[in-house]
Formats: sequence, structure tokens, C-alpha cells
Amino acid sequence: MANVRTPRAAWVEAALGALSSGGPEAVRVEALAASLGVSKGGFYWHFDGRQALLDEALDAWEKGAVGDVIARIEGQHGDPLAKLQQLFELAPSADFEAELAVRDWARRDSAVAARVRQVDNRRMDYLRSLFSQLGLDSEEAEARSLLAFSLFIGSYFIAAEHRGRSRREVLQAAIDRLLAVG
Amino acid sequence: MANVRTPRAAWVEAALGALSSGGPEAVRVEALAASLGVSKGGFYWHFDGRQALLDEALDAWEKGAVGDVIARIEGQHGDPLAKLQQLFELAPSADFEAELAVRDWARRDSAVAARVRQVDNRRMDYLRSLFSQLGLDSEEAEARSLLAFSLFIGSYFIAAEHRGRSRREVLQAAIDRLLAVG
Amino acid sequence: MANVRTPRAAWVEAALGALSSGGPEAVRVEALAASLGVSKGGFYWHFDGRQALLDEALDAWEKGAVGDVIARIEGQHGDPLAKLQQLFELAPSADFEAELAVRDWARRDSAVAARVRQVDNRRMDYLRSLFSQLGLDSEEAEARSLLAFSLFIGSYFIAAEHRGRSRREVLQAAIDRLLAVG
Amino acid sequence: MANVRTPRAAWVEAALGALSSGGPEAVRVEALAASLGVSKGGFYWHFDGRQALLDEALDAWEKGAVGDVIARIEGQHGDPLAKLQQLFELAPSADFEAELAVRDWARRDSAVAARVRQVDNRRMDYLRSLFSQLGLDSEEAEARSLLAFSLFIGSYFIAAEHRGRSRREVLQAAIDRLLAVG
DNA sequence: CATGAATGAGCCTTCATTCAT
DNA sequence: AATGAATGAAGGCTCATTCAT
Repeated sequence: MANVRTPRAAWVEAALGALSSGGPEAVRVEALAASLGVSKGGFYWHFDGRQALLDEALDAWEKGAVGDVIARIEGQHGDPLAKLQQLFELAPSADFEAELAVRDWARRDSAVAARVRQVDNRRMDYLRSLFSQLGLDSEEAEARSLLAFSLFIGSYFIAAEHRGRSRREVLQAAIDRLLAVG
Repeated sequence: MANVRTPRAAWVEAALGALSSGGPEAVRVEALAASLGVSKGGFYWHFDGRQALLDEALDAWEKGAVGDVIARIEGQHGDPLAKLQQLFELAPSADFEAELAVRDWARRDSAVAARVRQVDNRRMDYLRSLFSQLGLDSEEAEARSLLAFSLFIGSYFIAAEHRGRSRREVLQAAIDRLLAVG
Repeated sequence: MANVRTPRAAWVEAALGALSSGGPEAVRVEALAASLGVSKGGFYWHFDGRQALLDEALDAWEKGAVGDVIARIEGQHGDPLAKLQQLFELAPSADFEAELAVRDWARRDSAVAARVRQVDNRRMDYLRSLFSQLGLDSEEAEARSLLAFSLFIGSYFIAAEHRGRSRREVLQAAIDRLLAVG
Repeated sequence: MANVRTPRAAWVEAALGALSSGGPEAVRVEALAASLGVSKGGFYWHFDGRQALLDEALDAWEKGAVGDVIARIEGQHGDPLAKLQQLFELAPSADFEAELAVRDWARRDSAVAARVRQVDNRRMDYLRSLFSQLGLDSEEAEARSLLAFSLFIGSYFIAAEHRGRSRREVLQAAIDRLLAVG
């Protein structure tokens, strides 16, 4: 199904995969052509060049990165606490490889940084609104939102072990603290 | 000052700089030579090759990454709470560019990942011990340690704005919550 | 004519030429590209690398080295003596530059040595069979075959002058002795 | 003993060794310095450059190549036939690696070729004189001399096997034929 | 649409050579 | 006499890009 898409889409998909696993430098026309089983010459019929492909890969990431999770949660009804719980449950299902790769890329490319900022803002907006609905004041909501977001990112970037506990356990304990009210 | 060091050290320093700002791919013998104002050929007098330089840059990062901050804090006396406060104050002074670059590099290179794991473990050990001295139970200490560490990393990787507040303010509020006891 | 061949064949041909006149070290991608009037980058479209080209050059030599002469002689009918005579007449037409270069190369590369051994064995087989057909016993045939073969190789490697005689004359006299029966 | 010689001589000796096993391209200042355990910089105190070293290595080869064997044979008394026999016995003791390497080098460097020609002429002169003393006429002596010399060279360059016989056996049989009179 | 083929820039590495000490 | 250090010229290889078909 995935490969039946238009060849254009296949290039973007492959690019996103390479970006996820190897960063922007790994998005090499030659390597992608090989992985797609086509000649690299044809690439230039679909795209203006390597940069154009990177741009589209970033578009594709942005499209999938935020909307999906938020939409799914808002699609159901529930109180804010339940929604926050769900958010923490759904988050790990996102493509974190791409997430981290893009975030790293952003440090070296200001255009990418701007795109990431938009995405981050949408996410923080959503976290902020949920924490606020929990009855927390604005300062408290902001602090917890940053903590929550950091936990998403950090828990994937941090390599430490937890002394007999699993990362999952420790994460859950941390989340419990973040959601505690009163 | 920087260039008065031994030429060998100058290469490592330059490599660490390139690593910080552009990732391992940016550590190019040719580019570093140009930036140091020397010929690239001479590089091979000091190092066995590009990989050897990357290794040493990683060593240099590891050396500076953990020891310094912990040593400085432990050098003074104070209660655990004061030490934690200091830790959060000193952290931003570390070379976060290198920190993030190495962390990203680790995702693609398992040898690097192993080194980062060691560093992370040492840091988590220290956080854990401080939180424990605060009288928190082991689960609580672990959760807060992960939150604290995530905050370090995440606050540098997250690009969102804070609705009229500064990142510094929000960070401080988050830290206050992490340190609250009772 | 030479360049009308496929570009791949042109590379091999050029490589064989360089090998002949300068040994394997002279088979330099860059130099061959220049001599072919093409860019060196394109080389890697046709070959996996320098070693692959050397391999093919050796193949090309092996193909041309033995088969041709033997086939031509066996194509005609004649008694063994006539065939031996022809053999000595045709030999110098072979590409002796390549012959000697490969033989020297073999001293430093065991894979090449194995190939040369095959070729030498095929040649000795043929010499042996012709001398046997002359009615010589097996020991005699073997000794004369080695002498004949040595004469081929040695007469191209030996630089001495012949006191007023031409190399050709002296060679012919030597051959006459080798072929003398009874 | 060998290494106690003057450092200059040590360089030449090492160069001759490298020449023997890898051809002139293997005579690399850097590699020799490493094998001698000295710095390559010092090389230029003793020699004008790489070419000068090659020249001296060739001198050293020339000195040892001919004189020794002939002198040893002439030092004893004996009839020409005995001397020829001895010649064939002593030949394999010579440094054939160097012999072949130099001979190959000569094909690419006319100065070397000239030196080899001198050496070859001295050897052919000696062979010629011995065969003449055997009572052979001039043409016969010349032909046998070329055959004998070819056999020296060829038997080291030819890689063929001998159908159950050893190379030594076949060589001896060939030599017997060369020496047969009447 | 896509391939085969080629270009050229850029990178890593080797090595003869030079030079201050 | 010899070392440490550096230079610069090659040379191998990769890869984005181009182009004729």
C-alpha cells in the first residue's frame, strides 16, 4: 500500500525515513534511489533538488506530528484529566525517531527551527489549555506544561538506567506527579 | 589563549566546536584545517585519522560534561536543597550545544550511545542522591530526578514560546515545583 | 577504433596499457581518466573501484594471453615440429609488455600469482604435448619445455648484447637447438 | 651486525629490501624510517632525496649481483665444465628477489635499464667464455649462453607445475642438456 | 517518466619534502 | 645528526546534479 502511492510520495516517505534514522545528512538522493530501486536521475523529474525533498519531508513530518494525537484525543469526550492521561499514553506511539531527528536538525537550520517552533507552540497551547481546565493558575499551568513537554523529549533522549526500575515505571510516576492536583 | 595550547589540543577544540554546531558530519579535517589556518596534511601527524579525532572530541566532552559541575557544587558545603538550586543555576553554563550534539550523535552511533549512557548515569546518580537527602522516598526521588534531567535537556530542545513569560521564569517555576517538599 | 568501444572497455584497455608500461601502481583512476579525456568521477559508474578495474585488466590479459596463439596454431594442420616453429614465430607478436608486467605483479600479489600459474600451466601443457609428439621421452620433453618457456620470458627480460649478432639471430639459433631431434 | 653499520648503510640496506619485495614504489622514505625506527626527517641529512636512495640501492645491488658469484668460481681451479656446473649451483643462492625486482624496474626506467645491461653483459661474457672453452663454436656458445641465462631468469618467473616432477629436477635435466657436448 | 552515463566539487588519506630546533 | 612538525601535491571515493535518449 505504502509503495503504491505516487512515486513522488514514495521519495518523500523514504526521505522521512532516512531523516529519522540518520539526520538530514542521511537524506542522500543516491541512497534513497537505491532503497527505492529506481535510478537517481529520475529524482529530478519530481523535485527541484535535494533541498526541495528535505522541505517536503519536513512538511510531511509537521503534518503528522501534531494534528493526529490532538485530534484523536479531542475526538472523544472526557474530562481534562482523562485527556492528559490519554495524551501521555498516546505520545510514545508517535514517530519519535523523526521527532528527535527534526529537533536536532532545527539546531542547525533556522528555517527548520521556525517550523519546529510552530509545532511546539501548538503542543504547548494544548497542554496549557488542559492544565488550565484542571483549575491550575496560569503560572502553574505553564510550569507543568513545560515539565510535561520536557518529559516527552527528555525521556527519549536520556540514556540513564533506573536502578532496578523500568523507564516506563519511572515515567509513570513522574507523570502522576505532574497531574496531581490539590 | 585558545591557540596557544598545543596544536593537538587546538584540533580537538576545533573538532568539539564543529561537533557542537554541526554534528559529527561537520567535523571535517579539511574545514578544521582551514579554520585553524594550517594545512590539512599536518593533521595526520597528530591523529590517526578523522575517527581518532572524533573519539578524542568525545573524550573531551565527557571529561568536561559531568565532573566540573558536580565537583564545583560538592566543593562548597550546603544542604541538599541548596545544592539542587545551585545545580539548576550552573547547568545552563555548561556547553549545551555540545551536549545536544553528542546526544543526537549517540542516536546513530552505539559506541557514542554507550558513553552518553555513562555520563547520564553519573548525573542521575547525583540527582538521585540529592533528592534522597531531601527525605524523599526512592520512587519519588527517581521520578523527580527524571523530571529534572528532562527539564535540562528539554528546555534546550523545546522551541515553544511562553505567552508573555520568559523561558527563564517558566523554568524557575518548574524547578520550584520539582524541589517542593512536603 | 579503440575509443568506439564501450566506455567500460575503454577503461579496461587503458588500464591494461598502464599496467603494461608502469605496473599496477600506474593504474591510477585519475591518470586514466585524463588519458581517456573523461572525468574521473564517471569511472565509478562503471566499476566498483580501482581494484575492480585491476581485476578486469587481469581478466583481459588472461583471456588474450594464451588462447589466441594456441588456437591460431592448432587451427592449421601441420606436424608438431612445424607447430613449434610457428609457436616461436608467433610468440613475439603477443603483448609482451603486459606479459612481463603481470608476471612481475604476481610476485607481490598472490591472487595474481594464482592466475599466472594457470596461464603458465596451460602453456607448459601445450609445449609438453608438442615436444612429446616429437618423440621425446617425458623427461626430455619436460626439460625442453622449461627451456623453451624460459627463452620466451628471459629473452625479453635479458638486456645483454650479443657481440655483433642480433638478438633475433641468437634466439633462432637457440630455438634450433631446442627443436633438434636425434 | 647489519644494523651496526653506519646509519647511511642501514637506509640503503632497507631500501634494497623494500625494492626486492615491493619494487621501486615500495621504497618509501616514510615506511623505511618506520622499519628502521628513526624519524623520516633525518633521512634528508644522509641523502639528497628519495631518488638518491634508489640510486644507491641500485649501486648496492650491482655490486653484489655479479662479482661475487664469478669471483667465487674463478677463485677455485677447475675445468670449464666444472665451472659451469658450479655456476648453476651457486646461482640460486643469489638474491633473486632483488634480481627480479631490478629487472622489472629496468623496464620502466632507462637509467636502470642501462645498469642492468652492463650487469647482463658481464654475465653473458662469462657464460660465453666458459662455453667457448668447452670447445663450442661461437654461434653455439652464444645460443647456449642465452638459453642458460634465460633459464636462470625464467625458472624464477615461471609459475607452472611439472606433472609430478619437482622444479629442481626439471631444471637439472635442462642444465644437463645445455652442458652436453658432442 | 525514467534510465544510463557523465561531470565536478569536496573529502579523507598518503607521502616526499622542508625546516626550526 | 636527528626529531617533531608542517606543507602541498596527489590520488581514491562519494554524491548532487545534469542531460541525452
